[in-house]
Amino acid sequence: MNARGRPRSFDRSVALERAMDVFWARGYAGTSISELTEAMSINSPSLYAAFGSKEELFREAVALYVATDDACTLQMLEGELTTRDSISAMLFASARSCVRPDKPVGCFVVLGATNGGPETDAAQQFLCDQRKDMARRIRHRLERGVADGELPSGLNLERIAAYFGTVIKGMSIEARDGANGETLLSVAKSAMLGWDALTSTQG
Amino acid sequence: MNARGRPRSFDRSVALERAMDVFWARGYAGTSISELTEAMSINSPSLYAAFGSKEELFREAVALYVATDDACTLQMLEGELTTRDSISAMLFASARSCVRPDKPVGCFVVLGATNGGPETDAAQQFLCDQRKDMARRIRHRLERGVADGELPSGLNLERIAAYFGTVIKGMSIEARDGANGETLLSVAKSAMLGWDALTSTQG
DNA sequence: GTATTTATGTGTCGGTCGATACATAAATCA
DNA sequence: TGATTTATGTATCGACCGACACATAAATAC
Repeated sequence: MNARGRPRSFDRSVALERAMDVFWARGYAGTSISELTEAMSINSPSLYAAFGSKEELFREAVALYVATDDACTLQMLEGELTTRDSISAMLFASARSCVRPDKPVGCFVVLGATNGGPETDAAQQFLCDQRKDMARRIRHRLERGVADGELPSGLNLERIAAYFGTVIKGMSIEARDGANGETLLSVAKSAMLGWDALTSTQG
Repeated sequence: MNARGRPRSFDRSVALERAMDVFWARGYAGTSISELTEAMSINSPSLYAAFGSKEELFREAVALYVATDDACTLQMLEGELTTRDSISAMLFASARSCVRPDKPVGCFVVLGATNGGPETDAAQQFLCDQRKDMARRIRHRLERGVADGELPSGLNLERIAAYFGTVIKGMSIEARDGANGETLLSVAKSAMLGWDALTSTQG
């Protein structure tokens, strides 16, 4: 049982990838349908037929980003490294992913919809949820560290996760401001220097 | 020799302050002339007569912000505290200024123009310069620490400044995502835990 | 083949954007 | 007072926004 009617003349996933790059570089509010259709090499009716609306296309683009370009960052938390090495690897991966060649600078989830009019509120909220999910994963990794006996109990894991989340978010802006990969890696390294004090119950 | 003609019927500095709050809350691209004129209680011809254009008004709003709401943050670097205490006080002041009552959340300089179309490039560049100026002031404070003998020579001050600049920038996004003052203060505190290692030549 | 279904390209919708033209109102200077 | 200068309110400019109507083209089902 195949689909009837005229088949789509463009590759949907390729078009989505093009859209992701545009949204990533210019943000939700800063991207117009014209820019999208040009980058996707289609006309606006095809865009609306395939993706519904600008906002739905944005959500799909973010999902694609999280599943591809951003996957390696949070993946660092899933392996068998120690808690400390996991967090460190995540920061380094995040730093590297902020300055990928041939890709927009900075993290799409961090910079994709920071400001705009009321019509961008939904997109902002969507990215905010993604960021909170990131912080949640960091906290879960810390909880695992406590369960494994690597970290003492009684730590305020929420605040430790907030600290590292803050560093990750800051690095994206730093990258947009022109920081090179070397600088970002040194920032990641610097952020880890307080680890022992951060994970002791004395702090 | 007084001014001739009909005098201005509104207080220019009050109007500028209103404009600052709108730009601060919604960003450059997300703020329309309509929102500005409504908040300023004037009509658009008066806005253009008094401020020239949206972009010039934005620049004045940023300058006002830097001179008032943001002044206390960098002012922490100018006093007679030790280098460590200066940086720490700056982070704490930045954390507090991110969640001021009756003010938009986060730092205007960090969040005021992150993304948008090509017509926002000038505003973005302007804020980027402001952020680099902040990093430059931090570095100058560190240089003073070296000159005073508080810090060893041979440190890479640029990278230390980049680290603290990253934390400050990240805190604004954290605040926009809903972090409360207590959380931000704990982030600032966490960011200082690596100070000794960060300012030793072993790192 | 013919009918049906779906996607495409052209053109355009109402709305809003930033920015002004214009005539009028309100002040100072002579 | 009259002449001049400046600011105000109304109304609107062309451009662009996101979204879609419509007729046509291209595929499958029968």
